[in-house]
Amino acid sequence: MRVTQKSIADKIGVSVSLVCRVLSGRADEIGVSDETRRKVMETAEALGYVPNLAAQTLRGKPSRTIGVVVYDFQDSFFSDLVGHLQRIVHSAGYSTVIVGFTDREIDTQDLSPLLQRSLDAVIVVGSDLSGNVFDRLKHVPVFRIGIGFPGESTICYTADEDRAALELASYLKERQVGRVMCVRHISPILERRVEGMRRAIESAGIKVESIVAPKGMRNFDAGYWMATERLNAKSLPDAVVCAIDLIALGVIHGALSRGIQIPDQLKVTGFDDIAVSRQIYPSLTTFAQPVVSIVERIVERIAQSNFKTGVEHVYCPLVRRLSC
Amino acid sequence: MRVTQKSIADKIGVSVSLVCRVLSGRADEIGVSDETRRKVMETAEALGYVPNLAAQTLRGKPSRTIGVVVYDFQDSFFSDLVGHLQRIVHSAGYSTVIVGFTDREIDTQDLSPLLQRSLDAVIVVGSDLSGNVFDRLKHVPVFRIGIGFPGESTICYTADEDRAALELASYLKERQVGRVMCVRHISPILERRVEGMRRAIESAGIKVESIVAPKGMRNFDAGYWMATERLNAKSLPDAVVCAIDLIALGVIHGALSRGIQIPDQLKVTGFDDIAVSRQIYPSLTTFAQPVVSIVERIVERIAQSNFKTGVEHVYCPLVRRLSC
DNA sequence: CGGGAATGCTCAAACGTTTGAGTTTTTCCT
DNA sequence: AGGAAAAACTCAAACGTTTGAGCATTCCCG
Repeated sequence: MRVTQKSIADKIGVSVSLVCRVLSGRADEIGVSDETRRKVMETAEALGYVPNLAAQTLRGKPSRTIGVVVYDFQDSFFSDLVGHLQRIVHSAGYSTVIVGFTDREIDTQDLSPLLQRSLDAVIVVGSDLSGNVFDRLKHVPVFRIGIGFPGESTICYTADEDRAALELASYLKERQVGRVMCVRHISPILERRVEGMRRAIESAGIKVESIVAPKGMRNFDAGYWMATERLNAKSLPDAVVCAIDLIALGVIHGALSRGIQIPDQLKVTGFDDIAVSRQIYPSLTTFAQPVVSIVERIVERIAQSNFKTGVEHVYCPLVRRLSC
Repeated sequence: MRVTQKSIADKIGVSVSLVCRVLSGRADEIGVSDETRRKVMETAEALGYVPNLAAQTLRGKPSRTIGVVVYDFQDSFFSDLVGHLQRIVHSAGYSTVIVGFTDREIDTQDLSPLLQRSLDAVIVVGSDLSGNVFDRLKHVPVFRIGIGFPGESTICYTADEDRAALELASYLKERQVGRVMCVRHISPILERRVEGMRRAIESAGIKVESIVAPKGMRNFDAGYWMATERLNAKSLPDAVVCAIDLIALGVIHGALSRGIQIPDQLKVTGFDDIAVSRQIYPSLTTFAQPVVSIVERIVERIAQSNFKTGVEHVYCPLVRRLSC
């Protein structure tokens, strides 16, 4: 049999309410003798009492549970992020219920694990989500990591891409890069990021060429495809600029496998700074999304019930490594 | 206000019990007119009714929730695995509550997110866990991915390391490898795996040398440290054999950064086949843990409530890539 | 047309915790 | 010693869903 407050109450001959007040620390508000309090505590410990979350949340207590919606779990950026999120959330005394999906049928996604629970908040990671998802989550505060669409009433943390683009442009200039290539049409969000980079780099007087990736190609494969199929060995660009690290990894792999030297013959940059980026050789120059501090800030705000909506742009510092 | 069965019942003027029976599909067991059934369904849809999981599980319904304990979320093997697990579990109609930790204070770990819920099962991933954890989880069936300790009453899926070791030995022989190095004392489980490999390789007549990694060094770093600090450029071994891919990635990075050619001057092998292993260049030869099929089998067994304890050894095929 | 079965529905308790309101016991002051 | 206040404790309802038991109403058959 499960140990409940009733087990404890019966054992020491008091009422359940008293046990509850002692265990939930509300013993000061109403008089409880030290003697009783001690007995309750000891018996709870002895019997191995664990509160029943279902009963608590049914009664209206916050569940200390955070829902997480992840766009693509296969992508290292997201799995890294969820790992951090997991850790931070847990050490703040919350637990998570995660819903992840890999395909693009987002509006029809089954969010029931989230909807059926009483959640303190939901964190949505990855941005190719239409408003439909947010409509279905409107009974709970939604935090978003990635790009938010105007008009959404979410709390959004997004990379300061404009600033990163400027920094990238001046860095390439400094490295005396004259011709750059990039991959387009991976996804609407990345398209936007690439477009920003393109503009900044062009403004710095560097020539930019775009390659359009075949529809439906996954990130790493798109980079690999570009490096192997679309890079002319005789007239290589000076650098390939990628919207995310995973594409850059594909480019690097493809280039190396063709015997192209990195960074001597070809420089490569990414965005995100996933764990692998510093593990590969040559390690990847990229912009570090400060996921840890973003998640920490979100959890802090959840703890304070500070749900003021709005978009916050976060600075992603350039991490200079070997690939550029 | 939240939409409950009562909202629906009130709206169409019937009792809550009737609404419940219709919504939970138990309408056939007891008479419900088609007319009423239709009205209930329609109103539920119209009001956007979502069942309250807390109330259901309080009443004793299975929660369709699986607890997950992960040893180290930073490790790509685990985060890859959790990604797959997430996907498979979700598509089988379950959701997950994950507890992850990064340090080794395992016995004192806070498992309350798991204990406070009614779970259908718990999956424990990563194996440096003492019996204490399993004692605390004894009210629920526990599946384990990794090495189980004798005497545990868990259901354990573990890599068939003996077979892999033999396959590795004969592969190295075939590649005419004469001298091998490996890293030891990363963790008890990996120690065991390395020891198995060592024996098999020696039995095949190949010389094996072990390097003991400094205490507390993380996987990638241990590999990197070995390649940079402990590999004598003048008398390189023919191959470095690693207990997991992450160490191998460190070795490769370290070796390449010293100008050592892979696989020409030094061959490297791993174990696990994490996603990165095929993304790096040169891609890593390794043994593929069939995580997807393991997780599928576990979820299937949970769905069938088949909780027969025991250990199952799973075959990990050798994936031949460029690093060896 | 009377009696039993089948049909369609309602009642009420239960799950474990929380909490406002109520009751009993002790304490303290005059 | 009397009485009010303070302290210690109990009652009972509520959260939303489920379910065994029970109550009407209709139907069928001899």
